[in-house]
Amino acid sequence: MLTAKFLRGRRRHQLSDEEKNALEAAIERVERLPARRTTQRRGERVRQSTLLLSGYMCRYMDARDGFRQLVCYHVPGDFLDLHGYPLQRLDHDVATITEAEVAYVSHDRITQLVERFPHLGRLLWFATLLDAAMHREWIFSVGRLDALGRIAHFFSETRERMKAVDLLDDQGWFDLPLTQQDLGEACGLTSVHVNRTLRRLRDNGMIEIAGRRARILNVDALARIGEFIPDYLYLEDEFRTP
Amino acid sequence: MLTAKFLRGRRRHQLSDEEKNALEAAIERVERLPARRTTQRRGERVRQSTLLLSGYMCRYMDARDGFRQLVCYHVPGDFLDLHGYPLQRLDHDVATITEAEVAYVSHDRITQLVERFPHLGRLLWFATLLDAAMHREWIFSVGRLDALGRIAHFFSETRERMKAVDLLDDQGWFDLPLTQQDLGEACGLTSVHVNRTLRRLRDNGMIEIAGRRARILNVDALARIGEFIPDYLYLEDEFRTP
DNA sequence: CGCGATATTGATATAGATCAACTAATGTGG
DNA sequence: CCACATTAGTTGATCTATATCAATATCGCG
Repeated sequence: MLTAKFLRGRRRHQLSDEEKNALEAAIERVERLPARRTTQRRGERVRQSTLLLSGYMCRYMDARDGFRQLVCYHVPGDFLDLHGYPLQRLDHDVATITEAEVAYVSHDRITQLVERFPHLGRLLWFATLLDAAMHREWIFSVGRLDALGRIAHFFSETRERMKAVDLLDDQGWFDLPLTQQDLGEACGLTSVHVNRTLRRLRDNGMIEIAGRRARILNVDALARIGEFIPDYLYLEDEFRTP
Repeated sequence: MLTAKFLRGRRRHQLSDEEKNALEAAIERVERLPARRTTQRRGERVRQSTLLLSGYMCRYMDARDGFRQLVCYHVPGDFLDLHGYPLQRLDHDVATITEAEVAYVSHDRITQLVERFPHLGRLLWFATLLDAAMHREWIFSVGRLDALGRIAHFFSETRERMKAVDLLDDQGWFDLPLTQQDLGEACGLTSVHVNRTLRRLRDNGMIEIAGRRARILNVDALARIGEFIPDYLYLEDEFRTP
């Protein structure tokens, strides 16, 4: 099931098998994208939505001075431009970070799905609002936390999101193929400062980084530093009746 | 029509009169709220959504150190917790800034509306994604712009949003009942620095502030300082056929 | 009129940026 | 598989925007 990761952590229990199959069947094609490639530009008309199957992607906005700010990054299972369905065009660019595998669903198909299964429509709506909730949390992080807090928040959130799509191994390791530059663009910091901040977190035994993987050694302490309260990911709702 | 301001700037042309009337009829009651009152707490179950009719409201998150970060502020016409409909609970607090007049629509009614008029459902979905688009723009603003840019961005956006709901007078004045403290909480700055930054903008002839009103004297120059590109408000779509 | 909230201004401190090397890793073509 | 090129990471020195602290001025309201 290409949509399995998407449905994890997104109230899948609320869907009937018929709805799940209809969603899966809406996928039109799968494609492999190279790393570091901008796939959509701000302002472009969007006629299909992209489900990320493997790899990391991001959405960003350019500043006049040549720097850019990530507004969201995406892990497998994210429907990264589903908001383009109601919005019809995007207000930001979309790019791969690593090589990525994606699946496309045309907007026409989504319209059919939503009209036939209003309930599934509400789940898709919910999925786009998860992104909005993450945006809010980022505003908080970038607006109110210092460098240590922002990076701690980033790691806490990423671990939680990877766990939700079953991409944590039994030692707690997860892929983190971002450069320190990328991290800086996400957190509103320079790569130099990211470097120093990461070292502090490593020296304090908070995190471990090796190759392009990372793990958090003290989940609670890191969450405290990053003021990370995971309710905004709406994960526990998985276990609640509708 | 209580929903008139809401529909302005939200692709109202895509709605039939029947749909507009159904939306208007869904409003259950109107209430007046005092200034500076928190109306909803993070984590609370939401069973109705709030349409702001007059006044300013905001959504915010508290940091451990006692400071708070606004994640969004709302002008009349905003459906400020419509995202609570798919999400079922909120991940932030909601408060009035000024005295405010609000109208409520229960979630049950929204479900009825959406199932009867899928098209109206898509418009409501669109409305929640406008907030997400504003969130992204704020991440950009707070993450990449300096104090002058952030305040300039804030004023540019506010003017544009007030204009969209017809709350600019013919001299360009609009209500701006925020304290410098509020502005700081929105932009991730201290009130002291907001004060100095506002003075720079005033001294440069960019903005004028009097009483609890403001106007922008040089719209283009201010937009340049704030790197404000209004496409993310999706206003011009008003004039486009669906 | 007087009091609390808000705005203003100045002096000083500091987190993070900037600039500038240098080192380590990763990748690539022969 | 090595040699070299490129990219990413590391470290130090200095600079600057903004925070912090503190005092005063002004506004709006009962």
